[in-house]
Amino acid sequence: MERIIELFKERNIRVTPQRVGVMQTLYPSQEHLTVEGIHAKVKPQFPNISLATVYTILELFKEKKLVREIRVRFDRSLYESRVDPHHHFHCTQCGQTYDVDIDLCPTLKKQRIDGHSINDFHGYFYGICRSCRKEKQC
Amino acid sequence: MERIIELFKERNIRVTPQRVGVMQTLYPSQEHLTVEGIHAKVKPQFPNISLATVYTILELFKEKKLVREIRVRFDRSLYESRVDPHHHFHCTQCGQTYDVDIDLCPTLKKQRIDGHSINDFHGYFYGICRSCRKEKQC
DNA sequence: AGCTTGCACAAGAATCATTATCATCTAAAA
DNA sequence: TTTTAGATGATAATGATTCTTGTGCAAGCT
Repeated sequence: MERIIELFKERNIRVTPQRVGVMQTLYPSQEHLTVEGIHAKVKPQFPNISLATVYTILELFKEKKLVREIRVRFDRSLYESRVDPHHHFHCTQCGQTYDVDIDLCPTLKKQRIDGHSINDFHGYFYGICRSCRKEKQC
Repeated sequence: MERIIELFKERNIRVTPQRVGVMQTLYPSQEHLTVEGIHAKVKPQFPNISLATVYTILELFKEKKLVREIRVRFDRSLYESRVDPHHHFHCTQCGQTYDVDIDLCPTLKKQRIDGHSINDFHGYFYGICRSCRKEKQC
């Protein structure tokens, strides 16, 4: 809570209860949440909060590098508060998303590829997750 | 044309003029097209073709591994006929998408990460493309 | 070449994520 | 406290994608 307000101030983000509430759903957990999911999580605390507000807040957080939007799923975005470089695995069976902490070696260090200047890189892995694989064996 | 019919037969895809038309917009070019774009391209040849039909056909092609859907842009999907492993660069300025033929080394060869079994991997790069960089310097 | 049959297509409606609008309200600087 | 730029909530709008259904056609079989 204190930490969140600190993060806002550092970035010149006006502190409002709704923004703190949204940030609390993502930080410091390492969950990946949909906008719907975030909305549902803050609803008990702010029964009137609008879905549009959640979208607006997330857009702001994204600009200020407080959260990252990931598009490992084709049908909707997920949000997470981990903003350091890492990648994602998406289970095509259960739909769960996992962090992937692998250094995709030399490429990441490059500033240029084919003359394009790289600002960001994101790797998406698809397959069957460990817990779905276990279930199958039963 | 002949090649496309061959590809269909190999995969037990019933040959229809619309399917051939859609495939011709993507093969053997290396363009990345939106569904709208594909629809616009086949329209002259099939003035009555429905957008829903294009979606259905692309879904089939994807299942049969004739095309790949890429989600380098968050707002809509792109389709391409290159199905061999490669990655994509998206220019955040002009919106253009480029192929990236880089081997993201050891990772790709792995079958497993953190116990998850990997079927597919896709790297997305974001930044300013070479032609946008040139323009800036003028 | 003419049946037959299951699948494909067109048209349009429906759905669902996301964005825009705007009137009201509030955080925080003076 | 007052002021005011900016934030929120309600709701409409947008735009991509999916669903539905009646009609039409590909291709295997006579």
